[in-house]
Amino acid sequence: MTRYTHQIKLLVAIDCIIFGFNGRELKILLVQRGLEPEKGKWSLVGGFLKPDEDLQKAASRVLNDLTGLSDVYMEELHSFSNPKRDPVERTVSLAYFALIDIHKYEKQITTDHHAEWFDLNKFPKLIFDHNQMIERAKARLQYKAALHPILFELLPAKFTLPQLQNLYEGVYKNAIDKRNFSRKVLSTGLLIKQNEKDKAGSKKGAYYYKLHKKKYNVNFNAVLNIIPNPDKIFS
Amino acid sequence: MTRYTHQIKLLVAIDCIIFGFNGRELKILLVQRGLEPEKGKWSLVGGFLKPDEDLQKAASRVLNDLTGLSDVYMEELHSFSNPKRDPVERTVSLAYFALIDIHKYEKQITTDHHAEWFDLNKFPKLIFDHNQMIERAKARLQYKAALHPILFELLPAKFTLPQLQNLYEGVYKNAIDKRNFSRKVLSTGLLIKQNEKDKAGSKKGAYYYKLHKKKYNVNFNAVLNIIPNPDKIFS
DNA sequence: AAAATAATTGTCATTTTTACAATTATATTT
DNA sequence: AAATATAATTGTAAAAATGACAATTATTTT
Repeated sequence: MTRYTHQIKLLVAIDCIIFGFNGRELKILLVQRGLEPEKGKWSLVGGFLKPDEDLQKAASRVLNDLTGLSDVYMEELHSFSNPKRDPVERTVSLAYFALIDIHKYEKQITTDHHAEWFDLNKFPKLIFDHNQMIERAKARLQYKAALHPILFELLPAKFTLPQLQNLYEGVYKNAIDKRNFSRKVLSTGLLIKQNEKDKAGSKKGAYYYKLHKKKYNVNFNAVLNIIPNPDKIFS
Repeated sequence: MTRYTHQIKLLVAIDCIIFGFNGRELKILLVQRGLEPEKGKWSLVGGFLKPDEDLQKAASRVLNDLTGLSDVYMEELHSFSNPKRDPVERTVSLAYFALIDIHKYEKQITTDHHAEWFDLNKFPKLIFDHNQMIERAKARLQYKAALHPILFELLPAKFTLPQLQNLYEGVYKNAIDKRNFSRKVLSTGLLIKQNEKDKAGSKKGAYYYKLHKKKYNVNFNAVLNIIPNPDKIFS
């Protein structure tokens, strides 16, 4: 039988950068590592590729094991393959980038799996090259969200315009004009205004909106332009 | 010493989708496979990850071995990890996406390495999942080129506006209005008009342009908008 | 000198973007 | 009950970008 000789074999892992949004701040989900080395230190959620799955499946499995969620927005981010990135054994890791509605299990995970939501602007030093992974994920999030309506993946079924704007402002860390923002967002036709108001955040209350699911799915890859002067973000 | 037990080890490979442009058509560079199985069949340029290199280096090495070129535009495209993608042994492959100036070695490679440039619209069936890789690379090229000025990587130092437009029309397979195209491209400030003309393509001759290297490097990630109605491309 | 060929250039209507502030709805306080 | 405080909602005008459209120019060939 044919074999590829004289080639190294190594471990292939996946690590998930999981973003959430609580209505105010952007969060990332981290876990306390359960195995040596670095046991007990904070890290991304990860695991090894199994014999009968591809990487996409492995990433879904890892995320599902932790959160119980399936059908989560997830995309391949980048490979991390420095020969010394894992001191134990040579491992190539594929980083995946996930966006979830934080409300769907804010509670359980914390206790069950030594998992915790951290503020994206203040989280602990992580093992290996996981901090680099997060940096790259943040850059991808900024890039992608400037062009495509992916941030809705972070929101619950009903959300208000001020919440949505908070989210965008959190991602880009700069203020956006309310009038221009609502005009642009509404002009996409992706939002359906509800009659109900969210009275939690203000006296007047803000109207809830829902996503127009059909249009959303169709226009998922469309190039929007919600952020003013997107050039300045990337240059 | 700590080890990750009960995890599978496997081969990690890289495959390069190499694009070129001859002034008229888009091309991809393919090689005749040198090892069993499928020896003699056409495939992408590829190789295995070595002990002391990361994937980026491996991709550069593979490309350099074939073409002699370094400093080539190359980016990670996507992983391909179906458990049965390579019938010999389980192999995860990272596909890389490269853009080169075809003139830099149009001749040598063909003879030296059983390599050949194929028209992007007409090339042979490839081994394994390499056709899928090319499909994804084409999609990435269309996406990226609609937003960023990467197509200049395919052109020689001096090029004409009609050549540039041919390139864009080749990538998107549709005609672009000459007046609007030149206005948009020139408004980027990335092109420097030369006094010399290319008289090969027409009686009148077309002025050569060069890239404004500094602006190009600075604006490399800027979001341009050269293609009319970019939405229609992705939706 | 005329014809053929491809490159180059311009205008106008429409749409999009940006900058900027007043008004409205409601709860709380006086 | 009236005034106040707070945040949500709404509008307008100038500037820039886009898209649709055709005439002119430079050169070689006939």
